[in-house]
Amino acid sequence: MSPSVAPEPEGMPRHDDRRRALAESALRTLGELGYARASLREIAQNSEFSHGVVHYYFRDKLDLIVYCAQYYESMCADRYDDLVDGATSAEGLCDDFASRLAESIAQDASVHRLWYDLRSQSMFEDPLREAVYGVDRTLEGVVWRVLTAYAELQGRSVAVTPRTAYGLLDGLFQQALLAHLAGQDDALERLARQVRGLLPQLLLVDQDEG
Amino acid sequence: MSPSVAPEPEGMPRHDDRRRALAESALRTLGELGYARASLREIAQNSEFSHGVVHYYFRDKLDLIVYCAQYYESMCADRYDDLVDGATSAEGLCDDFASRLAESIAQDASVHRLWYDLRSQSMFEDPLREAVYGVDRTLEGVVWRVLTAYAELQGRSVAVTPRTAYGLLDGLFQQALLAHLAGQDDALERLARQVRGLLPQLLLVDQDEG
DNA sequence: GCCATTTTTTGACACTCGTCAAGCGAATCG
DNA sequence: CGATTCGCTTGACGAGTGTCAAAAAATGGC
Repeated sequence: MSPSVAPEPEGMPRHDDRRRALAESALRTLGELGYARASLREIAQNSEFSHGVVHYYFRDKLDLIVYCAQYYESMCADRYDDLVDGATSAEGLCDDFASRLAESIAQDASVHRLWYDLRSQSMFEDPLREAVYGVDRTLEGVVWRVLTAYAELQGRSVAVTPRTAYGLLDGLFQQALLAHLAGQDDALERLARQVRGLLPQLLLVDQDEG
Repeated sequence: MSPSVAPEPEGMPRHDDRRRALAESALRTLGELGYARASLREIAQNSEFSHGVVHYYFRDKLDLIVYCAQYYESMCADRYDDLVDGATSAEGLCDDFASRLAESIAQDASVHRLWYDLRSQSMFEDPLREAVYGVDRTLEGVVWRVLTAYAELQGRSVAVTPRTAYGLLDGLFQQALLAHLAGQDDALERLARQVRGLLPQLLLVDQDEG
């Protein structure tokens, strides 16, 4: 009877609004300080609430962090769909994808470094593992959607698995993020160049080969 | 004089031995708990010393962490040189390299996850940035040495920059480490397969092309 | 064997953390 | 209008942290 914990559709819109608002504040603070040094007090202080309210909407700190990860996941889920839909040529899609990856670092570097922080934490804390896994698979899907669209525009097929494609791109992305945060100005254009060079390599040289 | 284990001939052999011993204990504890939850007391407890001794040999916690990073760096520096030296065929080198990367995860997963943890932390804490940068460039050099040897055995040349090669491989490695720690049994052989597929792609199709 | 120096232990300090209980204003409802 | 929940604030508790000073032990030269 008590619609307390998870009343998604109609139940308590207020409750979920607050959770989202807290998650946004938390993402800001976490992105600035990192997982290790972002306390609940600091998170609440950067919001319009006091520090006790967190335990009213979240069971504990990890519950909040996991919620933040899922919120971040929902942000990334369809971030590149417009690129795919509006693509006219393979080379154009490749360029746009490379550019937007770089833009994403320029605009949201803090959120991205938080993501890598949380993923590292998930190697030590089991409760985080599941949430991180979900984000990873979502991002893998995003990359895969771009890549298959790119392949189709080329009239060729993809030569690697979704996981491999994501792993390769993620490695370059993380490297670029690190360099960008270290103040290397050419980090972003280098990333774009790397991606433009990588994408063609991920396709089979001819349509009928295995 | 005292023929200690250390390669440091003069200066203060005792002092540096203790620093190394503490760094090894710290690496064990840090690899188990992560940067955020590994306290100096816990680190000292896993060593043969008490918790106060850390501040006798290190200025503060960050000083110890940085020293650990450099110690880790020295461990990795020539880890794959024997592969390069003993390689007879390109395909053999490729296979050996892929296998050893997988073995490295199987045997030293804790140290590797600590490395990714520290690298993430370096995006938030400036004092770590420099040390992480050094390790990154060292690993880049290790990868590059293998790759150029592989190219030479093929009679071809490398098509990517050292940075790109390292970024790509690191992405796959990190992904495999994450999957391995999550209990996916096929993570390591998948990594080996990915690497065997990637290396040939990093070479120019023909010797004289640009 | 004694003294000076180095090395190690111990205990404490100031601080921050997550968590929770108690209280309070406002809204809801019978 | 009074009672009762809800939303949120406040203040406190205990545990844990990095750091350091003082004591204690070990070391080495004379």
